[in-house]
This record gives sequence, structure tokens and C-alpha cells, in this order.
Amino acid sequence: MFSKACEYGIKASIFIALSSYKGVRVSLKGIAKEINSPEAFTAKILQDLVRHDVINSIKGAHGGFEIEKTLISSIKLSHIVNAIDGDSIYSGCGLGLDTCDEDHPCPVHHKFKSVREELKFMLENTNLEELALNIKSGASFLKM
Amino acid sequence: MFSKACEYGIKASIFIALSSYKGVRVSLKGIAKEINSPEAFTAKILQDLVRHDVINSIKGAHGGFEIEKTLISSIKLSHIVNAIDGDSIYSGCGLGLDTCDEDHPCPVHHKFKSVREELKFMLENTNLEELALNIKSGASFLKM
DNA sequence: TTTAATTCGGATAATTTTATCCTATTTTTA
DNA sequence: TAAAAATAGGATAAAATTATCCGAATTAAA
Ligand code: FES
Ligand code: FES
Repeated sequence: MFSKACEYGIKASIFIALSSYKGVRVSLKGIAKEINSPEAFTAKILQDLVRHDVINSIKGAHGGFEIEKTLISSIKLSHIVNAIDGDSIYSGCGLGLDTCDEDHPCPVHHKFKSVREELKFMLENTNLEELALNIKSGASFLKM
Repeated sequence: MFSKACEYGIKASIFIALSSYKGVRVSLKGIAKEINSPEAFTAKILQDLVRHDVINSIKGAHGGFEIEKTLISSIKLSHIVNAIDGDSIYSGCGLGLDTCDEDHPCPVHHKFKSVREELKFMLENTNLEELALNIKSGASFLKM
């Protein structure tokens, strides 16, 4: 469904959010360990998220990644997915036609539309706060 | 959402179904032209679909691909997707955990589950007949 | 002011997906 | 029986994605 990059990006963001609530800044190394992802590749993805203002980075000793506490609840999964994979999941044609166009639909257009819109709605209505809290409470997990 | 291979596979199957209703066998060349796909790559995918008994192939002059008329309505999108992309869309974890496990869920598990199940339901309840008829009536299109 | 701990960014490599090419095989028809 | 029209399948190439490596820049602390 999502690219590896996007999967790592989502998991990293959740962990950063969780740590930010605790007031601790996390390093690339710590993130990669926690979400079980390749370190250097994860670095690229985090850079991307920084550029898209999803997370903040602080260079140098005692540096790391964080998210401003007050913003965590307003960051939606859709922001992360958009930053990394773009909007093709929502806007592109499920069968690869040049554009998804109501007036020139592919054979699965009407059937796919509702699924895609449910996905879109879900991504736009799920924020990092709730995901982080579920990790905190032990209701969900970031690896294995 | 789907791989290119899967997109081509779905479109090819629809076109083969449509042709089979008309009683004409279609060649690789004809298919690739109709669905705007690379010929040799499409050939590989069609071979796959033949091996998985989704379509039939007839070698030699006047050969080509076809689907037994009586079977068209019983072939579901899920058969095609499964043959080409496998079942990872349904069964795999959306965030790439080793397994999607209710007892060890990833942070998005519960939110994703319903989307994935709607997708699964849609694929399992959409057959080639209806898709082919929509092409026939001009209600949907296979390229551009 | 030096050192250590970091992120940043460019270059490169490995893997997977997508695509192409060419030959073999099968089948119909002339 | 020979030729032509097809699919089958192996080998290879191109492109995209995933992953690694290393030096540069930045910052805090000793
Ligand atoms: S045209 Fe294919 S999904 Fe809309
Ligand atoms: S555990 Fe991730 S989707 Fe079920």
C-alpha cells in the first residue's frame, strides 16, 4: 500500500511524537533502533519530513529530532504520506490511466473511488497524538 | 496501490473478456495496443495469468488469448490481483510489521483494517463480466 | 578551543520492478 | 511439407526504490 519510505516515515514520526511528549529529543540512531529501520535510509526520510515541516531537527551534540508538543495533535497521517509518497494514492487512477477523470473513467473507477476516499478520510483524520498514545499505553507496537 | 504488472493484468483481462464475448481471440499485440502497455512485459503477465488459470492461451497461427464465456462472470478482480501481486494487500501489515496480528498491532492497524477489508470486499465482489460490459457500453475506458 | 555528538548532503551500491530482445515451440494454412 | 503466425521462456537491460558510506557542517560540553 505504502512505500517502505513512507512506512518508516510514519513510524518514525510516531516515535518522535511520543518522545517529544516526554520532553526528550531523539537521535537518528535511537529512531532507527526503535522502529527497526535501516539507519542511513531513515536519515533521508527524516530530512524529507524536516523539509516538509512535519518534524524539527536540531544539529550538533544533544541534537536530534522533535515535534513541538502543541502541534502533535494537528499533524495528520496525510501530511506524512503526502510529504513522502505524494498524493498519487488519492488522486491517481487505480489502473494507471493518465488521470483519474470522472468523465473518462477506467473500469474500476466507481468501485475504487469509495475505497480511496475512505483511505483518504482515514489518513486525514488520524493524528499523531492518538497514535503516540496507543504506543504509550502498550496498545500498539512499532516493530516486529 | 497496485503494481504496474497488476494494472496491466486487470486491463488485459477485461479486454480479453470483452473479446471472448464477441467470440474473437485476441493476440498479445492486440491487447498491448488496446490497453496501451509494453508488449513484452505484458506477455510475461499474461503467461502468469495463464498459469493461474485466469485466462487461456492458444499457441500458433490464429492463436491468442481468451476466456471461456461461461467463466467470465465468475472471475473476480481478486483472482487477478492474487495471481500477480499476491495477497499482501489484504494480509500484510500496512506499516510493514512482520505480520498483521490483532494481538500485536501496529499503530494504524485498527484504522487500516476497515479500509483494507473494504478493498478486499470490492475485489472479491467485482467480476470481469460487469467490467467488460461497462467498456462495451462506453461507460468506461482502458486507456489514456 | 578542542573534542565529541549530531544532522546534512552527495555519491554510490544493491535490490526490485519494469521493460526489451531473441530464440524455441506450437499450430494453422497454403 | 514448408511457411507464417502465434505464444513461451530465458537472458538481459533500464529505471525506480531501497539501502549504505563518507565527509561536511553544526552545536554542546569538557
Ligand atoms: S479513472 Fe481509474 S480510478 Fe478514476
Ligand atoms: S498490524 Fe499493521 S495493519 Fe495490522
